[in-house]
Amino acid sequence: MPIHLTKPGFLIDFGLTLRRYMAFGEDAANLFDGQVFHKAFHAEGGVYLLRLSELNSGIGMEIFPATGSPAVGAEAMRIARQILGLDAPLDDFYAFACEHKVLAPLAQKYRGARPTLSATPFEMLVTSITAQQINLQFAFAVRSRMVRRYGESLQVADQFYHAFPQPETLAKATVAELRELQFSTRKAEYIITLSQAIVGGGLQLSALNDLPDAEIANELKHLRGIGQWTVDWYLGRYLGRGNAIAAGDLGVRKAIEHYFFDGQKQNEEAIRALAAQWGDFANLAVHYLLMDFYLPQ
DNA sequence: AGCCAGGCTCTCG
DNA sequence: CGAGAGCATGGC
Repeated sequence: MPIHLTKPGFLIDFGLTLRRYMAFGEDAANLFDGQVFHKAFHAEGGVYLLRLSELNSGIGMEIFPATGSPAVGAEAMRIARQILGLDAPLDDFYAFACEHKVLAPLAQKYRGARPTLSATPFEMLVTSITAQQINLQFAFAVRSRMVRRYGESLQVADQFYHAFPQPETLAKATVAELRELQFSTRKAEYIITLSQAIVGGGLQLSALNDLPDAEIANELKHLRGIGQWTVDWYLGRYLGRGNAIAAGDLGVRKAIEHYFFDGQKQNEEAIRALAAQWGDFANLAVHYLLMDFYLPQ
């Protein structure tokens, strides 16, 4: 018996919102086949499966195995809100974009596309680290290998699902093991030391959630392997901060050069200056620009 | 073979 | 600080 996550009339295009999870190859921790989304997750010391699908009356959520635990239900709900970007101010963004020469047509074309957010801060950071300086197709493939190798699994209806690995598990991994999955030595070190920092108690990522951007950046940049680019995506794609923009990102830069500078090369400062005009809609604006530039309908 | 792919660290002036 | 070199790995 699915739980309804949205009321009838709630603005969301399920397929467009989740398309990112199948656009660069498989994401083993976030499975989407075009119709149904599956994600295994940890809660109450166990592993459960979240299933999202579109019903006539809204988006439906189911949890396997069935449980009456309020804590598990609450965690599933939290993750679903992240994955579907339910808290993004889409209506406000459209009101803002409707007079904009570039954004208005995109807002119309991809109406209902919500910015999917990462389920947990750890998954976000590890995902970003894996994607540094390599093409996304390869990044997805390597990361999926890691998920299958280290992520706890559960079986539902004849199928196995892997949760994103926990820091406790990756803290015990070795550089040599990760190298076998085609991580570079550097990235293997980053992931292991990040995991150890969390397990050791020195780093409480969720404690950063309500801090100002600059303080979060300050904390995260102390960690090896985490620079401005990774922080920007963390603010944008985990915390969903409206003003966030990864101005140094190659994809963002190319998309913005294409739509706003006639394809002329721009530096990071120019990108940041342009996005500053969008204020708290920069994150959504970039989301729509990237969608049209890299994943056109 | 050589360049590119949604960077980061370290060094040096 | 800010620029620049070096690093690492697979795909084309």
